[in-house]
Amino acid sequence: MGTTKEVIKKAAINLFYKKSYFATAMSNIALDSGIRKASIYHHYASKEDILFDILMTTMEELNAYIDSCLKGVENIENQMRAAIRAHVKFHCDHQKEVLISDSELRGLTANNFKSFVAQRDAYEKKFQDMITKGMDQGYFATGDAKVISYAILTMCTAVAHWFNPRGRLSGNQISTMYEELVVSRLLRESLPLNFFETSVLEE
Amino acid sequence: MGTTKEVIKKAAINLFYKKSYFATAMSNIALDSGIRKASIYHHYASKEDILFDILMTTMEELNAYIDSCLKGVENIENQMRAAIRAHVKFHCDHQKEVLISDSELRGLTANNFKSFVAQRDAYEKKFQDMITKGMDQGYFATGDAKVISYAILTMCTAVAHWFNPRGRLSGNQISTMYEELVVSRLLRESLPLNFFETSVLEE
DNA sequence: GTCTATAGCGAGATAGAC
DNA sequence: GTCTATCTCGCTATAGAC
Repeated sequence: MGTTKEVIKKAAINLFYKKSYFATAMSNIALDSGIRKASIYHHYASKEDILFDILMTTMEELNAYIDSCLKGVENIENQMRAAIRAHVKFHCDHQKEVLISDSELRGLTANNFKSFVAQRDAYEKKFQDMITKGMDQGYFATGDAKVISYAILTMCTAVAHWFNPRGRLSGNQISTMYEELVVSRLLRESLPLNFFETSVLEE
Repeated sequence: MGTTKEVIKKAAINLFYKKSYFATAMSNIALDSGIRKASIYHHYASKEDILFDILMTTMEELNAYIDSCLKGVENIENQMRAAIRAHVKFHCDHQKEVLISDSELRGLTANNFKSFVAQRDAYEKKFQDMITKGMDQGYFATGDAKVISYAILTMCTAVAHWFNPRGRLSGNQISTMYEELVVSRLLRESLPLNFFETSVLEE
């Protein structure tokens, strides 16, 4: 069950996920936590403080998780494989938290928003650097590294939108599928990705 | 400028996008529309009614747009190209509306939710049918059609998250890039997509 | 550390004049 | 069709007893 603070946090995660942050009242969180709403303020300074706690710890855990998964992995293809695998797995295992991270940032005031975005940017940079490096070293097909990294990251993040923990496929199975899907597309022997320069543009 | 109802709708789209649905007050919408909040109720029965109007017309326009883009297109590769292109283009051109469609469904009561999801399911079925057909007819690499269709659709939808109308790339340029990215991956001569059956599963 | 009670405010929606 | 005025409600947060 955990400490009272953990119980409150867990209740908030479920409610923010189900009803959204702004539609969730402190009284809802209190009810699901088995306490009165005034008691929440002993553990958290405000409603936003709960949201910030959820968002920051999720982002920190994600950064720590991918670092641990990349530790000791040597060549760039295997690094990319490990990174995609870690990203998808984490998004299946922390589905509610990452969906909140995706849609409730508008609930943060300026300073908290900055802190969160700094963590998120550091995370995304790891992918962009990996892709750029793979292209520069000739292991990946060349192309617009920014767009490619957006395409890959958003596709993998979106797994959290449709993944069903009680469904046909496990998180490990899906992460295996995405790992192959992304890496097989990026590898040099596949078609070039720099289609853009050779396309007929309409405008 | 349009009718008062259109002005209200446009103000609501901007606010729901910027602040979220639940964080937006009728007084905010009224202020941005240049009227008093009571006047809104002459045009809309409730706040949810505004949200529902935005969501439904967006989904209907999306369905109509893709149908018009697919009209007369014959072979499956070109259909897939046209569909991806249409989807990405629409998500660049109606960025705010589709982001609201992605994150504010929890603001709908049961019946309105059902109506919206019916439209959305009809839309997504077009992609799934196209992918299944392409696989069955041997034009696309085989694989888990459901997961592939999720991967493709979510990747293309997410363009709305990062597209910048005043940025380096136009909507047409991005839709060209995604068209190539998806279709070149699906085509038969590329690597097989049924990696799943041949993977070593951990569980 | 949790409670009851409540302050202080702003929300969605309605009534009825013009 | 828009206005002013207001109803009713529930919100975040605080005070202070235990």
